[in-house]
Amino acid sequence: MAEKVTLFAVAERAGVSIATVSRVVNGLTTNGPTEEKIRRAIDELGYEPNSAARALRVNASDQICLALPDLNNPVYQAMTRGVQRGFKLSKYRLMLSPSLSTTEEVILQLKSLGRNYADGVILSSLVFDEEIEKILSTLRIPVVLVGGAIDRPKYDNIRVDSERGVGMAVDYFFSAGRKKILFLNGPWITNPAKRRKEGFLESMRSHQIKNPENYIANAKAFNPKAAVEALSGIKKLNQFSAILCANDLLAAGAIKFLSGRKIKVPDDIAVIGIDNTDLAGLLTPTLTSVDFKAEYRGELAAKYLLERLENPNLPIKKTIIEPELIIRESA
Amino acid sequence: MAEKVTLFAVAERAGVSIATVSRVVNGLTTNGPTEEKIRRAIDELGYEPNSAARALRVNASDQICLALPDLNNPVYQAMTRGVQRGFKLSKYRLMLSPSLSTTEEVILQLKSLGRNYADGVILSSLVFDEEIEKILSTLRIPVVLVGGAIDRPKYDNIRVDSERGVGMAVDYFFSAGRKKILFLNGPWITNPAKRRKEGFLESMRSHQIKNPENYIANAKAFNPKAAVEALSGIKKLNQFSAILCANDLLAAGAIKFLSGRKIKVPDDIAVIGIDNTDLAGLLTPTLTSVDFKAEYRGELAAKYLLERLENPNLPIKKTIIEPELIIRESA
DNA sequence: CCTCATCATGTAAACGTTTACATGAATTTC
DNA sequence: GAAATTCATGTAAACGTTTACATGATGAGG
Repeated sequence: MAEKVTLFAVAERAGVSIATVSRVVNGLTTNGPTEEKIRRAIDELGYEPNSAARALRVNASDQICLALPDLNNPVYQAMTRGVQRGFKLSKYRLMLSPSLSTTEEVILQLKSLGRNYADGVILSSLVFDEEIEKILSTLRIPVVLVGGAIDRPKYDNIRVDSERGVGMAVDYFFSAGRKKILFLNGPWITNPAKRRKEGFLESMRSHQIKNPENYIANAKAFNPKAAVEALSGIKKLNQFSAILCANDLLAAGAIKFLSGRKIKVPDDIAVIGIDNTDLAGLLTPTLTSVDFKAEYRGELAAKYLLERLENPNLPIKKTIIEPELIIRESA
Repeated sequence: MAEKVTLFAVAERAGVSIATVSRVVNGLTTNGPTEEKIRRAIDELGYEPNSAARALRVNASDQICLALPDLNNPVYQAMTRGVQRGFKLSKYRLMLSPSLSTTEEVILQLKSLGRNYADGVILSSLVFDEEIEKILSTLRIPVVLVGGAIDRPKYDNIRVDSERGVGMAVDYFFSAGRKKILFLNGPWITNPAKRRKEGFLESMRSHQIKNPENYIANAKAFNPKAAVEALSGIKKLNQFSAILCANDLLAAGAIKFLSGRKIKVPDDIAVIGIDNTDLAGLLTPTLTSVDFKAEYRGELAAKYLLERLENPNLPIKKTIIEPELIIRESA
């Protein structure tokens, strides 16, 4: 382990003051003949500025925090990639919060942001209540919300038109003459689940279906196994001609389950997923899915945050992503 | 935005010195009656310690850096989850480096670690040369290597017995009477590709196959599309009775490609993947795959790093993960 | 040639903690 | 009951930067 080299060491070696070195490092001074000396000293000593000292002095960490529910879900993996890409060329480092499923976890995470180790945060939470809202308002760093359920007028915001997306899928089923649609939803507490459910009910009603709430099943989690479990519990599965799944993982589970029961997809039952993750093209049959453009949302969130960090007085930006139905074999 | 609250504010409010407050915050003092006062002041003011100041003073950032090649690859997603889990209960925050594919990117990332924004690093690199080795040796923070190609005696190290894993797959094919095996490898520059190739050659030779190097195809990337491209270029595909893929994504592409050509998997051609990612159970047919336990490796890497941070003088730990062949339908 | 502006550089304070050391009160010990 | 010990608290320095201000050199303008 080499001993640590600070501005002092460089200054001494170059025969100047630390202030001058600092200015050269930050490009605040035009090149006197000194600059050359200093640069050489920096190279020879292998000087690297100390982030903590800088952070303390200028009150900026050059880090941003990405707070997500769950890295098991490919949709958040995609979002993470987008965010990563969005920050790639910036000076900011990316912190990954641990998975935040419950309100308590979100709160804890947000509170810890008060320690100013991050200059901004991108928050995508499954839950969103007054308590979280309250903590958000005490944060002294910019926040970009992605997929916040309710309209939050105070924060840059990237939402998805869940209702519309679900509606597109339902419409597509109907246009193919499939009217007996089962909606396989995720855990009902989460915001996406609520929104998607609303979308489903509304859309079904618009097609003159009575009591659409009878055609909803809830999986215990957003994963294939939970889908299989949920579907196993349904008595008269063959009354349905289509299944809309709240997520591609559920759809993957559904397809597995159906083919295990010798039910043909899409001939007997068509299946549509949501999120259009990488998975969709790899399943058999390939999965028709509603694309909510997670990666793009991540990238856009990064862009919004960068812009706000650049200029905190910008007007609040809100974007609603238009979903797109990507048609493949399963429906 | 609330004004910032420091130790001074708390101290003033509680009528004590900042040193006392600091000690209470860090639990260095048994509860006098003062503690109560201080805790109340902290609560009322909503004090949170400033990470940068602390980091500067104690020369520790409470952050660790995870440096990975590519978040598109499910194997690194799994590893990330493992690392996340491993650090969940610790005080450390997790930084995610941008994707590091080339040597230059790795070097740049490692250099930037000299700014001590991280107390340790978990590095999993596709490439590993002297230059990287040199920079590693100048780092003043502990490093855990996961999947470093060559033995690096100086660093905690979690490797996988690639050769053995590939051998298991080959053996399994042979035991099923499939001797005409194609190895669909990834980009040849990367370390995993080299190791897996070696394993394939060696294993094939042990089964008395001459010139096994003739049975290797290289995909341009570790993804399904590249697999399809590579397989399209092979003239007499039906001479083979089995395909071993260097990665589950390649296997997914292979299965798609084969079923597109009406070649039955596994009846006509059996397929085995590597990594046993979440994907494996969702494909049709489900994918037999060599499990290299990526998530576990991530978790173990976190554990090793934590232990070393705790006690820097520990002897170097090396672990070689035993692969396991998870048999499903595709072979 | 004097004045004034310009500019690179140096001086020193500040950012918010932690911690070695000093102090004095409370408690123990003989 | 005096001496010794323990322990909570306070004082102040230090961590490595950035930056407002002062200083002195240089060049321009009259």
